[in-house]
Amino acid sequence: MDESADLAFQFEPALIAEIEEFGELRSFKDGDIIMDYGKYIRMMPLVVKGTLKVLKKDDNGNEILLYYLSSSESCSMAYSCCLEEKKSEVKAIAEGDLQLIAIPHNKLDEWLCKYPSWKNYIMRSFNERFSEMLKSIESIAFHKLDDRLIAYLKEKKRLSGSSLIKASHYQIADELATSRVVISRLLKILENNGKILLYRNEIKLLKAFDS
Amino acid sequence: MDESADLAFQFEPALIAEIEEFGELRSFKDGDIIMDYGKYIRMMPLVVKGTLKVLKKDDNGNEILLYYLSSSESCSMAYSCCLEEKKSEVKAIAEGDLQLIAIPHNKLDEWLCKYPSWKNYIMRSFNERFSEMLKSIESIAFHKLDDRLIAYLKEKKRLSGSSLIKASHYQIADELATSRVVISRLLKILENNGKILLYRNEIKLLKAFDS
DNA sequence: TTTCGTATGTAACCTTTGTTACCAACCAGG
DNA sequence: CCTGGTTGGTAACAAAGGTTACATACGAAA
Repeated sequence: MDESADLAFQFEPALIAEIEEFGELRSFKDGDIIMDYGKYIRMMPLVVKGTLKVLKKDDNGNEILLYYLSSSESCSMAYSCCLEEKKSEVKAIAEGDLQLIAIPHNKLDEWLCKYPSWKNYIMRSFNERFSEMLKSIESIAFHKLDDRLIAYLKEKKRLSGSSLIKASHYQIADELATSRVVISRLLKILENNGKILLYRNEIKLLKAFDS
Repeated sequence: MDESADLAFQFEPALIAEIEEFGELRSFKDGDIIMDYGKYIRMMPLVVKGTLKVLKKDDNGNEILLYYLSSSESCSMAYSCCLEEKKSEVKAIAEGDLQLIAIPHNKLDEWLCKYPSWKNYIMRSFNERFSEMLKSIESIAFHKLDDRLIAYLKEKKRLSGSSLIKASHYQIADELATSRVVISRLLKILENNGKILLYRNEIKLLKAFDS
């Protein structure tokens, strides 16, 4: 399992051996669902390659983006769900090609006391997820949609490493929990201000975008 | 330390003995600040009596209510902060009289492996906090202010056990991250609909309120 | 009782966002 | 090349919420 090489620097050798023994490497394609609302979670995903998108839905079916998980990150919400045998409150979808190691839930608990590096990793993970959630709340509560849209595009750029964002106005509207017309309107303003260029299913971020 | 009696049913005896030995019982009055932005956290609060209010502030000084902690709950954000020696991203304020047990951070870690009941408590705590945050996001992202106001008043009633809410329109506006005028407007509508009665610094929830 | 600070009521207006409707552009499959 | 489904552009309007301004009411302290 060469893919775990990235993790080598933060885990002790014995733990890596256990991860290789008990972890299951799985591959997903764009749009594949890794976790879903109301489903029990029996393993914790540890992202090896690609990006995982975590969403929250309300009673009326509206969905909103919570955060992304990328390489060597993991979903601590899954973790605590596993230990408590609870149903998921969120949905996780592969964004592009994705590889992850699925850690069975009985090992999670065992390793916590056995390997300090695992415990630290889990705690750091909890902390990062709390931070992401707080950022999300801050964004929704205090920032206007145009700012949130810009932040969204920047995040997409960071994750993909490309300033050509592949997404329809529809998808963006969904993830920001608004309507397509509103997103089209705001994008058009950004284009008129020379920050971006609009194509079908693609948005090109120009140099002026970052300022 | 009689106040820890409530905790007896979920912790094993040896752990309770340790909590009594190393935990420090502290009392606070309304408005006292238990955690603050950017401050290091060296102990984890375990609420014994009263209610603790957890807030998040953005760069421009706007604050918004995240959730309340009440009896036998604890702030898992403080927990992971402790272990990682990080600064707080939130503020915690006493709402009315408050008693808590401060657990020193070195014990947190030690007990995690020593006492299964402690580990379970901590994990349950993480889970509950994630749920609260998700509820908060759902509320802000999908619900209009009038619904959020009603939910806010209900929560206040639940926590205080009284249908007479003591708060100024100002405070409510702060916690919902809006302006006083807007809250006054919405409250007046609720009063006109026979759901509540308005007094200075007080709001009486009528029977019709719950429907 | 007077006075002052705080709390509330209300109107008028503005901005942001949501909604509906319709059209045009694009693209894949026949 | 036609055709139907998806995507994006735009206008017109509605609704929610934010802002400003000012009046009034209350209650504690002098």
